[in-house]
Amino acid sequence: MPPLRPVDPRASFPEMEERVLDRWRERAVFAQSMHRRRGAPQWVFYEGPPTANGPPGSHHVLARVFKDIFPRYKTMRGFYVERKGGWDCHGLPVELAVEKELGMSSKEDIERYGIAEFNARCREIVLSHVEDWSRLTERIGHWIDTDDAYRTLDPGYVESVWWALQTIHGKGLLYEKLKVVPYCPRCGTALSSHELGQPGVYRDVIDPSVFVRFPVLTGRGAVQPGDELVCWTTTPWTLVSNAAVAVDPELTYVRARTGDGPAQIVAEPLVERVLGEGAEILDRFPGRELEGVSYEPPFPYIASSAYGDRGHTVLLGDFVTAEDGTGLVHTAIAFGEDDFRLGEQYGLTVVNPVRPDGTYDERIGPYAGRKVKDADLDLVEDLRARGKLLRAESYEHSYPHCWRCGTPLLYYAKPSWYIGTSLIKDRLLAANESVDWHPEHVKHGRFGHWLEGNVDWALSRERYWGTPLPVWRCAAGHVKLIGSLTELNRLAGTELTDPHRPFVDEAWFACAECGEPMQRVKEVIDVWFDSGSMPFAQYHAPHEHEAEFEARFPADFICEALDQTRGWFYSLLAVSTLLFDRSSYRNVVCLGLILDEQGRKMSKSLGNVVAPWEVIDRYGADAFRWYFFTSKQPWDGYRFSLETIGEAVRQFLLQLWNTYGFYVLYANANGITSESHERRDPGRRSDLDRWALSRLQATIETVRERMDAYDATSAGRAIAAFVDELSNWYVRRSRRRFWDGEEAAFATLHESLVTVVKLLAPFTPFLADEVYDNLDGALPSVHLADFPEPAQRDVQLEDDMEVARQTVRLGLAARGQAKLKVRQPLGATVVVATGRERAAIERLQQLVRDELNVRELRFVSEADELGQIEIKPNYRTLGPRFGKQIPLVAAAVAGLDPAHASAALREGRTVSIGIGGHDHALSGDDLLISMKPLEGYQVEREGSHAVALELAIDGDLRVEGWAREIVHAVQAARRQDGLEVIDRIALTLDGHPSLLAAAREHEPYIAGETLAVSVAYASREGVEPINIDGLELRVGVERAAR
RNA sequence: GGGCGAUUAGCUCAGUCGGUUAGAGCGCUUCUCUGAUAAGGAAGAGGUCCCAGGUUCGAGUCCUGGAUCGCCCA
Repeated sequence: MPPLRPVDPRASFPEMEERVLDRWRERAVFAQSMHRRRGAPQWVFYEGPPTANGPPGSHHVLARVFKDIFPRYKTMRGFYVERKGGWDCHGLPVELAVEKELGMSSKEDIERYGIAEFNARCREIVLSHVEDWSRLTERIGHWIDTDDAYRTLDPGYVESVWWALQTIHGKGLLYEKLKVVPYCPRCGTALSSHELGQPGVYRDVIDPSVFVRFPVLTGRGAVQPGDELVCWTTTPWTLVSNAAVAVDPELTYVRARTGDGPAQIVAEPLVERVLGEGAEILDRFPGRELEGVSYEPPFPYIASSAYGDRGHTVLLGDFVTAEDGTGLVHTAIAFGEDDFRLGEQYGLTVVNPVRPDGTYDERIGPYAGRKVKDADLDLVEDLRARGKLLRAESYEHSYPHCWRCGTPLLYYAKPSWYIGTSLIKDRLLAANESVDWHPEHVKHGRFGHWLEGNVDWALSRERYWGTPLPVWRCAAGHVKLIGSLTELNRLAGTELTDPHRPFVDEAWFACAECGEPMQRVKEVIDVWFDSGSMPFAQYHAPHEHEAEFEARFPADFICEALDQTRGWFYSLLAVSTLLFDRSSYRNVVCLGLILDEQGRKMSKSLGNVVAPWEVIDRYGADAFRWYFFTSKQPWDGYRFSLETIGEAVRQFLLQLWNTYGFYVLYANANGITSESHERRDPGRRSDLDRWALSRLQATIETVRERMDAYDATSAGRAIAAFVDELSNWYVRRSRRRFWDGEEAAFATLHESLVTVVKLLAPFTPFLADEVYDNLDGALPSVHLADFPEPAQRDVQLEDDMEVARQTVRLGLAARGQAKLKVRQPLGATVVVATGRERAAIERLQQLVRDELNVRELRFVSEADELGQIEIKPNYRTLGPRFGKQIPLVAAAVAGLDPAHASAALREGRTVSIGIGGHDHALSGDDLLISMKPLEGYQVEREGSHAVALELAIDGDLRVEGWAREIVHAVQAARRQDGLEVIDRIALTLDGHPSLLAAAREHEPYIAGETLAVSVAYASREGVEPINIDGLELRVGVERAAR
C-alpha cells in the first residue's frame, strides 16, 4: 500500500478542483453514479429550463447548486435520479435579441425580412450561450445531463405541447374571446398575467392627470342640460374613444357651482379636492339618479350611435370609488377591463380606433397615425383650447411595462385564446395541497393567494418564434385542434418535419363539417405553457416513451427562484392539473434574490455584480456552494460579496483541510495505510475516540433528517459543527497519540474524516472527493458511495464530555483572570461538582488535567469551600405549577437557607415552602443551585458548576514550568530552522544555571517532546538568547540522523 | 391600495414549546496556545431584540396596531 499523497496546507482549492474534475471525466463518475443505481427506486427531479441566450450569473449558480445537492444526496441514499437537462428556446426574449441584431423595430420589419429567415436566426441564437452554461455547470459540480437535454423547440417537444392543447380543447377549456389585455404595441402582442409578474414590469411613472368637463345634453332629476359632469383620467389618449361615464349607484353626488360658471357634478367626498373650497352645493343625490344622463363627448371623432343606444350616457358601475378622481369615471370600453365589462353589461359596441402598432387609425382625424401615448399632451391642450379642461396635473403611479422591451403597455381589447383555468380553480387549490413548499408560507401565502385569484390563462401571442397554436379554422368558424405532425400531414397531405412558422401556416385541409378549407390561426403560444408541459414533453409523451413519463411523474423535487411563483411553479401546476388533475411536483425549494453587501439588487448599472468566475477562480466552486448552502436559508436571499465567500473558506474548508493534512502527515510518518484500519481493534479505543465516533453518529442522524426535509442549511451547519469538534477537541487532545503512532487514534480520525466527506459529498463534491480518494479510494469516487447510516451513540459519553469541556473552559478562564499561562503547571484544581457532573469529570479527568496543566484534580461537593451557594427557582417547572403565585414562590425560595436546602436536595430529599397556607414540596428539578465566588480563590463558575485554581507555585512546579518553556523555545527554534515535524535533532542548551538545572532534571521529557536524540549543555555564544522568567537561554538545534 | 416575508452586537447570522443573566462567527483591543492550522483558547469593548399597546406569574418568542426594508400584485 503506497503512502498517502502529501497534503499541502496552502493548497489552491481552485487547482485541486480542476484535478478532481479531470478525475471525474477520466473515471466517468457521473455516468457511473447513475449506472450503479439503475433499477433502484426512482427519485424524480425536473429541471426548470433556463434560456441560454445570455451568460449565466451568480443567481444561476445559486439555482444550479441547489438543483444539484438533493439529487446527489438521494443518489447516495440509494435512489435512481435521472437528471435530464432542459432549455427554454422559444419566446419574445429571443425574438427581441434577433430584432436588435438585425436592426428591426416592428412586426412589419420581421415580415418583410421573412418569417422563415427570422425564425432560423432565432433558432441559431437561442442556444448561443449554451457553451458558457455548460462550462460553468460542469465547473461548479452541477451534475446534469446536458447531452440529453430537452429543448422546447424540438419537433417532438412541440408535438407533445400540441397534444396537451388538443386534450385541453377536448375538455372544452380552450376558447377565443375578445378581452381587454395588457398589450405591448411595440411587440404587437398581448402579455399574460404571469408575464406581468416579471421583475421590472411595474415602474413608477408620471402621467398626466386631467379633470375634464363633459357638458350635459339631456338632464335627469336635478341635473340640467348645460351642467357639467367632471370626469378624471390619467390616460388622456383614451378620451377620443370615450363611450360612457360610470358612477357608483350608492355614492352621494352633488351638483355644485363655483363662481358664475355652470353647475358641476362630482362625488360629494371629493368636492373640495376637485372644485376647491367655497363651491356652493346646489343639490345632493345618489349616483343612481344620474343613470341615463347624456352628455357631449370630449372629442367628436366617434359618434354616440357607434356605441349603441347607451353611448355617451351615464351608466352605473360597481368599480367606481371616491378615493381619487371625481367619482365619475370616464369609460373607454376598448381600453380598460372594468370599462369593457361595463360595456358588455350595457350592450355597448366595442369601437377600437387604435391600430395594433399603437397608433390611432383614420377615424381620429388629425391624430391619425400618431402613437397614442405620445398624443397625451396635445390632446390635453386641445381640450384646454376648447374650454373642456377643468384642470391638468401630473400623477405619479406605478404602471406596467413590457418585461422585455420596456414599452409602456396599453390595456387593449383584442381577441385572444384562453385556457379556462378559473373553471378548475378548486382543482388547482387541491393540487397545491399535495405540495410541500420550502419555505412553508409560500403554499398558502403567496402561491395559494395567487391561485385563489386565478383568472383564465391568456395563451396566445401574435408572434413568430414559438410553439404554433395548433388551431385550424374554416370560414364558418369550425375549429379543429391538431395533436401531432403526423395528424397534420395526414390531413393536409404535407410532409412537414418542422412544426414552426411559417411552414405550418401553409398546411390546410378541408373542414370535416362544411368542407371549406381550414387554415391555422396566426398565433403562437405563451412560452410558459411550453415549460409547464415539460413533464411529458421532455419525453415526447404520449407520442412515444409514455412509460418513461409515467415512471417519472410527478417530480419529487423542483427548485427555482421565488419569482417563479407565477411563472414555472404556476405553469407546471396548471398544465398538470388541466391534463391529469394533480400536481406535477411534490416538493419545492424556493430561492431568494442575490443582493450585494449593502442589500441592493445586483445590477450592471450599479456595477456591483459579482461574476461567478471571479468567485470560482479565487476561492473555488466548493466555497461558492458551501456559502450558498450554509450561510442562511436560501429563500431569505443573500447579501453577497467576495469577502463573505472568503470567510466561508477560512471558517470551514480550511479547517477540514488542515485536519485532513494532519492525518496524512502523521499517517505517512508512522506508516499507517488504509489497510491498517481493517485490522484495527476497536476495544482499544479511548474515551476520546469513542466520543468522536459518537458525535459522528449524531451528526449523521442530523444530516439525514435535515436533508430529508430539504434543509441543506441546517444539515451543512451540523457537519461544520462536527468538523470543529473534531479539529479543536479531538485532534487537539489526541496529538500525542498520533505522534506515537497509536493505531486506535488513526483509525478513529480516519473513520471520522472518511464519513464526514461522505456526508459532505453533496455539498462540496470536490473537496469531499479529494479527501476520499486519498484516504479511502475503495470506490473510484466518494460520489459512488452510499450515504452513511447512523450507528449506536454513547449519549452518556457525549454528555460527560460536554461537562469536561465546560470544566476546561472554566479553568482556562480562571487562568486568564489570574494571568497564569497554561505552560506553568499548577498543583491542583478544585472542581465543584456533584452527582452526574462529578462522575463525568472524574471519568475524563486525564483530559481535564492535561488541558489545564494541573497535577491534581480535587472535588468538593460543598460549594461553601469556594463560594456561597445561591438557590433560584426554576421557572420552567414551577411556572406551570404555580401560575400567578410565582412571585410568592420566588419570595419563599429567596427565604430558604441555601446551604441547608442544597444539602437536602443533594441527599434526594425535597424542600418545603409555604404558599397561601399550604406546604409545597420542591424537588431538585424545581430549584437551580449556583454559586457566588469567595474572595481568595480564582473561581470561575457557570450554573451549579465551578472551578478554582490553586495559585501557589512551589519550586517543583516552577522548575517543571521552566522545562516546558524550554520545550517551547526548542520547538520555535526547530520551526525557525525549517525542520520537518518528524526530524530528529541534536540539542544544545546554554544559559542561566537555574534553567539548565531545570533542563537536566527534566531531560527525558524535553528530549521526548523535541525529538532530541542528544542533549548537550555547552556554550552557544552568538545565538540570540531568549528570555524565560527574566532568565536567559540559548538554544542550538541541529538535524540528527534518524 | 392589497398580499407575503424580514427587522436581534459595527457586519453576517442563530435563538427550540413563552422560562433564570439573549448567543455565535467576522472585525477591534489585550493575553494565550501551537509537534497540522490562514486555525484554536481566555478576557474586554460592543444590544432600546424596529416602535407602541395587549395577553401572561413571566414576551426576542404569542396577539393587535404602526414604522422601515424587500419581494409579489393592483
